[in-house]
Amino acid sequence: MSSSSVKICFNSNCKEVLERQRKGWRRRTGEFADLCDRCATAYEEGKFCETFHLNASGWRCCESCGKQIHCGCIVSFHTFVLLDAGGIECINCARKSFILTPNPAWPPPSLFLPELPDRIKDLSAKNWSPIAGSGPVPWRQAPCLFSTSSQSELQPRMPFEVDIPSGIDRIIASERVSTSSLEKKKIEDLSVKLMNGSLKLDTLEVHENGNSGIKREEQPNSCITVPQQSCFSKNDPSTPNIGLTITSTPSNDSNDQSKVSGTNAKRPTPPPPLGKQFSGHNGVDSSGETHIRNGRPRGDARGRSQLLPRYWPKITDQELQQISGDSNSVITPLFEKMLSASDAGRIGRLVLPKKCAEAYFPPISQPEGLPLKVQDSKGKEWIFQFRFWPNNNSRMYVLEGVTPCIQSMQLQAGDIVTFSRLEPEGKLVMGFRKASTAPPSDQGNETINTYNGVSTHGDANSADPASTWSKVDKSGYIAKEVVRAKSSFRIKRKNGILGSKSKRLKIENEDMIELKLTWEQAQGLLRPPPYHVPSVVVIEGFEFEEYEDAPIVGRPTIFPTDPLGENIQWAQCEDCFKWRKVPADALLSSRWTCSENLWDPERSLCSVPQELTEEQLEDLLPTSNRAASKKMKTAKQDPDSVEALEGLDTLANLAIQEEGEALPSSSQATTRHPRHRPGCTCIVCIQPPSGKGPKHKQTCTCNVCLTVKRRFRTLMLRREKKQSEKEAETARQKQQQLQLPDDDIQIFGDTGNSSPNQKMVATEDPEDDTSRRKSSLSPFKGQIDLNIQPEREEELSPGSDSGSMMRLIQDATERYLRQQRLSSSGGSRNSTGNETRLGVRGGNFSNIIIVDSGQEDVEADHPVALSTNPPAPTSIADR
DNA sequence: GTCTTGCATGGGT
DNA sequence: AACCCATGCAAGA
Repeated sequence: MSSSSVKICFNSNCKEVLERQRKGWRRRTGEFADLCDRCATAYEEGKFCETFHLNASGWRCCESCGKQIHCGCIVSFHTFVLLDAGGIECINCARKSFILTPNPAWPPPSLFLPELPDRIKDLSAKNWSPIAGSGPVPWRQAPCLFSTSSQSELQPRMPFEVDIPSGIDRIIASERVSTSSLEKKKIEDLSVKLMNGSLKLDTLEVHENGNSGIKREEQPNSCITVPQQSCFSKNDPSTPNIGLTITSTPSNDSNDQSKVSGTNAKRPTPPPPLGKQFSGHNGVDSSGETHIRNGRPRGDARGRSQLLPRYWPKITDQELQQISGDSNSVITPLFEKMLSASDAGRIGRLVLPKKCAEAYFPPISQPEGLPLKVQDSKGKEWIFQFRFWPNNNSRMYVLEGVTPCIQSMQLQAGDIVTFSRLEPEGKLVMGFRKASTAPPSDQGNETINTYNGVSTHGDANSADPASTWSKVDKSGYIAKEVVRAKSSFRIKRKNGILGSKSKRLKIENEDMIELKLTWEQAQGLLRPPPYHVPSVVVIEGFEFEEYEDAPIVGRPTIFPTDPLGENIQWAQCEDCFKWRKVPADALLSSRWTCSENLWDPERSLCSVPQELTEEQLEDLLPTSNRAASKKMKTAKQDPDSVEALEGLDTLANLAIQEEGEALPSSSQATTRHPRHRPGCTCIVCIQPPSGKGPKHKQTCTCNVCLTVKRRFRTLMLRREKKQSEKEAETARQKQQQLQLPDDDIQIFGDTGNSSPNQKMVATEDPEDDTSRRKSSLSPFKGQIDLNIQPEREEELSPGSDSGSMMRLIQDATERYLRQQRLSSSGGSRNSTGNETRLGVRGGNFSNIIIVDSGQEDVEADHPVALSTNPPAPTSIADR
């Protein structure tokens, strides 16, 4: 939304151009819907739905006061609660009856967008607000899914007694457990259990700050077939079945949602039990211990939440459809688990993730557990024994007797079983996903989805069988394991392929491809987030561009300068591998294709020949890419390869193939700072990686050298100007005191005639002394040695490479700053040590730090054409 | 001897 | 350091 220059009201029924935008409801992205005055007013007055959704479906009456509430709409989502017995109650009535918790917020944007744990954390930690709901319905309103699954591991399962207060069987936990840990987790427990289907929420107290106390009763059920009233039952035509028909949500919401999930074949990673979100939904406490006890308000339950991401259901629409069959039942994905060797083995025991078991399965208090009826995707019913073993003061939950089912599904280690709940029946449904078709799962690996928000296929919901990213390894490479899980998991009793999440998930050599993507390559893929204007922060007087959002992954492209000096960009189509010319500032997705070539419609089809000849391409392409291009061609003929060569995978795999080949030469793409836009010509972007690239002479006028010089001059000039402005008077006073001669510009380190500050620096800073010696040793004394590598004294000057230039500048700057600090701490009245000024001199440049103890006029002091470059914000990398 | 069961162990998070 | 959980393994059937 922030991209367009002209903003329109977010309300799809309005679309008025925003002269003044006001915040509306919070969207899934975390942003607020920008509304026009009229809509915002309506929203703030709680009349938004009345105004704009009057004719929409979903209006229901509060069971208590009869007030009409628009349900299933994000705008009013938090103004009502869903009642256990069906129906809804407005928030006011709910408050009166102690059901104060509004419906859960939507999962945080992080679940749908590349996101950061912080945001999750942040969101989950936020207190509830009736209007704080964010974003449209992801796929269904399944409050339980948004709940946490945390539950005290120590709490024993309790027997329950039955109570029948309102026609619904109710069981009150007969045993109260009250430990601090239980207290701490109660809300999250509740939220989890709310979705279990066996608990009826009776009363729930939630304080304004989100702390909650709950009185509730629960009902033990030996099989998870407790009829439960779905909050969006198919029997309630007024309520959209958001689960499978997300497009039926009110228009206002669909805007956003369609962007995120509406068009995805794969569902977004379903919201894990995040945050302590719970509602009056007819959820269930699976254990019945924690929260309800004594009906007292419970403490803050906003602690950690969380099913591990690897258990988040990553079920697809198709899978859901398959599970639900022709029925209109709503499928609530609960969790999934990759089968371990043990799980898939003959023992017939499927270890259940503890939190999942406690959250979604009926409570069991005895190790013997309960028989659990589970329906498979074909509709066949299985009965497993759901039980646990005491284990380290905890429990280990298992489903026993799964062998027939596993076999019937022809599952093996590495495959994924999914557990969902069919509503309104409340049936447990067990689905599966073969490893060969499974979307990236965190089980055993971190997927890129959660790593940097961009899937290897450019689609967070992509079903790549096993593309996984691991962390950057010691060698500075990002290693990627492409798990060719297909039929490759072998069950071994010992040293099995599937061990624990990472180490035990060993993969046969032929099944594993290790990606080595150099850091430079990775950097090259990063782009500033589109439409984001960097904020400029000033650190120690230097301005830096800062982007709030993480860089995104863009398509690797080439940034040559055409003969006319114009910056252009060559991008390669993901599909046909042809290179297309696009504007230098074009931001391309990692899966950019010809069809997206908006700049050259004539070449927006893969069938259109490439503009570049092979020869031109050869010249253009960095060595590595060149080879990559060749590989591409090869890959084209290899369907299997092509399959793997998508987006980042492409580069990644190429990098693999490149292994052993020469590192990029001087012609390679430059190191591009992630904060910088394509085409950026800053020193970082144009400079080859350290140690690479050509040597530079003092007279070199290459881009890099010029930029280095210019940057340095600019840096120093600006600093000087700033200082001189601030401290002119002080400096003048000091000058008078010291009665320094006019030509007091001193070579740094020349202690013979220096100011006290100079002496201080010269004598107290060994590093500076070293630097000084370096300078004097350098054959390019008096000039910046563009090849200097400050960190390598013995390799001073001419021989060192251009990669040191950045360091040189950094070094010089640091030295300068250090000098200033010392100056100020050395008794100067000037807190910033601004009497000390740095200048440059010489025909070209000087690495000799010149100290000016008193001149105000920088230009006069340094007639040597200090750059007058516009003081554009200096990128942090420009130092 | 084989299978089942229940718990213990220990690597990983 | 605590917890989770995959797996080992001993005891019993």
